Amino acid sequence: MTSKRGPYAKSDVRRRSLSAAALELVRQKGHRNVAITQIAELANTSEPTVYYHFPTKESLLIAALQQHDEENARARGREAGAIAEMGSRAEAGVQRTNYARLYNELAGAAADPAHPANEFFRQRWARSVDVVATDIRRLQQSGRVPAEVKADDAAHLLLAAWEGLQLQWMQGPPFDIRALIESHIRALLGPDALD
Amino acid sequence: MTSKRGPYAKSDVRRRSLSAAALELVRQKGHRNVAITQIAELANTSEPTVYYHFPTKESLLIAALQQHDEENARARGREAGAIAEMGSRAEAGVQRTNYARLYNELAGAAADPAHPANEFFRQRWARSVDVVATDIRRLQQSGRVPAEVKADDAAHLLLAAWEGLQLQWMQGPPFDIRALIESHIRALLGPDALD
DNA sequence: GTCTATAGAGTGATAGAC
DNA sequence: GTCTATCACTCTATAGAC
Repeated sequence: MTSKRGPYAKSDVRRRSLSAAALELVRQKGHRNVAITQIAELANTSEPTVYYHFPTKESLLIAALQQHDEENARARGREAGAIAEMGSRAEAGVQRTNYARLYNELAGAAADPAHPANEFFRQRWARSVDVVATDIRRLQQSGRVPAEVKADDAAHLLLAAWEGLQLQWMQGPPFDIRALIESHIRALLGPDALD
Repeated sequence: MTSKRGPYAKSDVRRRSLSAAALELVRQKGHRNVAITQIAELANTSEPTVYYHFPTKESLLIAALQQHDEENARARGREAGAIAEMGSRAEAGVQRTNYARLYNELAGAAADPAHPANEFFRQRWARSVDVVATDIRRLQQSGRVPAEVKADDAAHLLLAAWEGLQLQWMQGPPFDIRALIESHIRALLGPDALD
């Protein structure tokens, strides 16, 4: 029986520097225009090393999405005001087109439970719904959203429309995504939700 | 100077039989488990013939999506009652999982304007918004939806949430997508919209 | 002394240059 | 229409952490 030793400490460091390099290059050039060799170069290592740590390019790109989420979570701290920020965040998100294209493509592919990004998106979605629903309940307690609104259902609908609109914005002719999302919030949560 | 002859009539027939075969196999097995050779076989032709008519597997899959839309358009005739059917159609759509997975993956990838499916999804979205907005105006004329509702904005939001919910439904634990969509319709269009 | 981590050299597939 | 560059990815061998 062979006893496994497990990864060394440097393995984690290497993985992080690779996903950071991948995210950086995806933002600059778009994931279809980034070669593994370039990611390896930016992380000061070689192509086979990338493939030692990540089985496929796709899995490295998934790690880059996680990296992006972690950066945002650190930058934002505890998330109150998720509702108030939805409009501006959608507007900002849609301008980071290269990142958003990667997100959209993987989100679509991840609808297959066998896809390696499925787990990532499941958890991400559950967390997002929770954050938004919590914010809705906070607004209900302060009286700015009617008590009869079902917080979980509303959070689900707000986020679904939010993602759907971002996808559509990128596919077609531009429209005022921020205004649309804010009118959506008022329609679902009442006129005072954004005051 | 070589005179171009243009496609024969049978070329169009062949393309249709290939996209129909592709759609059939995608529904049965999922697009990741379908080889071009199998599509060729079902359409009683050879793999090189497929690649003569379609440059890549992806382009054939896009044609399969178009085929699906055409079938539905024929089956439904003129679309009144688009709003009333949204819930049940989402429920049905999400059960055709193999088709829906192909749709989601291509829709995500098509967010890139350089993607070959971009034009298809642009047109599809414009048409969908138009159909739903027209139905909303119809409901406004019959007095079941308040006149102050902006039909185009509401159509945009309803469809965005509709697509977003289907994607989420496939990614994660199941929820009552039909009930959620119908409550969304009532929130945006008023309580009588589904009567 | 092992087992992890690394990179050199190469595969087949494919897209663009000439 | 052929040649070439580049892509994602792999094989194999060694350098080095434990």
